[in-house]
Amino acid sequence: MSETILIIDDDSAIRKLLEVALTAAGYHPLCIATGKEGLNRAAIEAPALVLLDLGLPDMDGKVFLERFREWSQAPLIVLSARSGESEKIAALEGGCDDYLTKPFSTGELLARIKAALRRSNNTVGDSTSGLISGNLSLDILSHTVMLENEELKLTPKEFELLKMLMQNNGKVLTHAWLLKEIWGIGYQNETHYLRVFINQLRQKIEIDSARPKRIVTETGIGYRFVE
Amino acid sequence: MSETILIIDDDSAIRKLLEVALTAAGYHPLCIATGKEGLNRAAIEAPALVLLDLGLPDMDGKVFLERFREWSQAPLIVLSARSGESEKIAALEGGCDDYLTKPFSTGELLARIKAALRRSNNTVGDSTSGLISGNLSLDILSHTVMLENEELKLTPKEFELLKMLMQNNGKVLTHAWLLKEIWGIGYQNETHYLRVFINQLRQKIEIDSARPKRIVTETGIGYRFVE
DNA sequence: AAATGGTGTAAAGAAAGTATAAAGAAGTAA
DNA sequence: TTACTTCTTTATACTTTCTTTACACCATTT
Repeated sequence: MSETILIIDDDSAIRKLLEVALTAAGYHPLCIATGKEGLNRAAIEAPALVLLDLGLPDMDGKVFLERFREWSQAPLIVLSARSGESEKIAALEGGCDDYLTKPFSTGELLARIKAALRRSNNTVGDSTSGLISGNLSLDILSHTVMLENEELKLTPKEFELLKMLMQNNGKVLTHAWLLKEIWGIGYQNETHYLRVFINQLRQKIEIDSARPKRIVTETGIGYRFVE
Repeated sequence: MSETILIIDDDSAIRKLLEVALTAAGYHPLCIATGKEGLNRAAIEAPALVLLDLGLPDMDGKVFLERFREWSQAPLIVLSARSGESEKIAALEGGCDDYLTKPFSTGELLARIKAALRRSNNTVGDSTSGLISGNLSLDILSHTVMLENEELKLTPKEFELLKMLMQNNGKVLTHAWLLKEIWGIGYQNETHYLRVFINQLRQKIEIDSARPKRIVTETGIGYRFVE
């Protein structure tokens, strides 16, 4: 079960180097030269880990990270020629898991990959962009929801809400948490927002919205998605 | 809920520096000078993250890591004066999550701590979310209680009460303590609340609620959960 | 045997929380 | 502008949960 590692770097020499090293270490490398293509392949291949060069020609590394983290929790290690503290901090805060400056030692990189994978193998998050539950499926990248092969039309907030619920399948999400995640800080007490949006969602995805099977309410706590 | 960070370093200047920086960043640092004491405190305090100096006088950092990883999955960042590749690789393979060479930038360290904590907050590792007793199980995350594979419907207060009892399996919990934990300060004397909720719980989880086997009453003291 | 103190049980009333529809406000695109 | 979508606000009916009350029970004491 060799793990796929996605390499995104515009320098073909480094791509080759990494490909050889990773193959030798027993991984399954996948080399891509551009950020756009990288995002696409990441969504399709669901790699176990991503190596990202920050200096991409077609897309700012920051933007890549942001887009990638919208739906994937896979570990991501940044490789960069820039060794400045502020770049490192920005990347780490932006959602990467480690930061190596070029030139780096292949041995150290492999050790860091191993450490990152070791940790991520205990994580819960899904690494694919699609969430499926019975005849209902949600795809984060294409921003679509299908019910019985019919595409549902959800508003942005409805989509976010359903995404959160499905990503945390089975877990109760508290009112305050959902409000903070979707509406932002300061909305934690506006539980009536949730009520109307949950209701709208139910009208769209439940067979009988008065007797919901998928989005169940935990009175006094929050809501929970069940398969 | 500021997170505890255990700092193990024999250099008091670095301890002080880290303590100040981490406090300023909103964490709760705990400084220790020796490996032996560090292992003890780690077991007692269950820190969210550990910062470990590899050059401890009383214990090899490698040994510390090994012992620590026997029972804890908390992220651990190594701080070391040695920048050699082999040391880094050995530490990363040995179970640490990150490796910084001294002198390090405080900003980068904080960013790496944040990244490590972010990831560890999604892990399943030592999740204490499930409590099981015979054919009765309670899951804190999903806020559900199962009896013989049937999901029970508990109200928030009932759930909290059962959770407290199961978390303190075998121990007697006094009326006042339970009331304070669940209803809050000022309710310590409302023992009649407990009577009705204990009764409701028994109706739901006991075979014969008049002859309870699981929630036993300790007259004049409180209640106790037994397997 | 009656009284006492702690407990169990049922059920009513009060309070809190939830579902739902629908109207107003705000933003967007033709 | 108008038309359109989405978000916010409001109002009301409804459901669940919490609180309160009343009384039965049991063991011990008087």
